[in-house]
Amino acid sequence: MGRQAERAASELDHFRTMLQTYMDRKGLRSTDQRRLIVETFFRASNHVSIEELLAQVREKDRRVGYATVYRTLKLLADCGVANERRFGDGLTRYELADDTTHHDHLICVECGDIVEFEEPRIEELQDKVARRYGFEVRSHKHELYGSCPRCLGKRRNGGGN
Amino acid sequence: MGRQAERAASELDHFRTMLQTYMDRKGLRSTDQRRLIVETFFRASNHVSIEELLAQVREKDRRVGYATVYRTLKLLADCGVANERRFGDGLTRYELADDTTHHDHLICVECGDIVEFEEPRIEELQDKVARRYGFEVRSHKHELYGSCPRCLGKRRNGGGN
DNA sequence: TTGACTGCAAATCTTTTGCAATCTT
DNA sequence: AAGATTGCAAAAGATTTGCAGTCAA
Repeated sequence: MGRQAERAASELDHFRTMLQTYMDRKGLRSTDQRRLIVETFFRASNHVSIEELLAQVREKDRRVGYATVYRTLKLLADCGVANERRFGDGLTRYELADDTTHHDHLICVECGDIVEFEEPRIEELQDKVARRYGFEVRSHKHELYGSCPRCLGKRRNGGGN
Repeated sequence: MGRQAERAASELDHFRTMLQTYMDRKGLRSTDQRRLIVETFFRASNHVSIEELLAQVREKDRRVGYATVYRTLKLLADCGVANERRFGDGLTRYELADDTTHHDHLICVECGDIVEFEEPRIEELQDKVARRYGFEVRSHKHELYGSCPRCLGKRRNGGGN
């Protein structure tokens, strides 16, 4: 079920307000599909792909189209509720744009599991590096690819390879 | 012309040997196109895209096909001579797999410039994080997105927006 | 001669877009 | 009623693949 399922309602309300404000300002409309997709996204595990989200959405309403999910997630990204992420498997994934926790990712190349981590000291060094090169950093991506403990364990016990 | 142009011949020879060994082992063949593409890649600026490389290759031989460049770069990646990298602009770029210098990237979101940086202390912290989560890290990606000094300067002097 | 390699075009795969019909406001 | 939204299908953009002809070993 992932971390997003555990988020406090108040936190989600903050995102709902952000979205609402943005839609009001732009004169956008609230439709059944949009509400369903957004709420499904809030309940989904973190780092959902469009495919995964569409599947979950269709459990509630089989008629929702691919493009609508794409457009709605773009909307969420535009208004700052979601972040697009690409982890090199050719798919775009989305996560809640939780600015309060700056996290990065550990990705298991065997089972595809994604774990988040935080390390403020890395962020500090990062800023120093940027300053050293005269860059003004807006965002960053820090991903560690390897094998998770579970897959390492399986390999040691189970198969010989 | 980028860093690759400045590399010592001996260093490139190392890569040529790696490739040769791999091809021998797999029974692969050395063709005009392959040699041309590989040598062009060695001379190209770092982080070339397929398109860019193909253009440079076609300056020497107009008949080389798209697919051959793709296949040859995949080959270079397979034998460990090149690394694939995706910086989020939808294109796959390739760089020499120089293990001796662990570098990461600063990417200007305005002009697309890519600068490499090294920061051993970040690498250390990274390893600690991985250990903390029981991961065995095989590779990583650390990218800082923002504005380069040149674009920052332009904005201050030139246009107001 | 064998079978790897090439160039082309067609196929994939993910994401985007045009459009007529349908909803929001 | 105006115009935003939807679902579909078609388009787009990057990469991969099938195939017949070509070439390396």
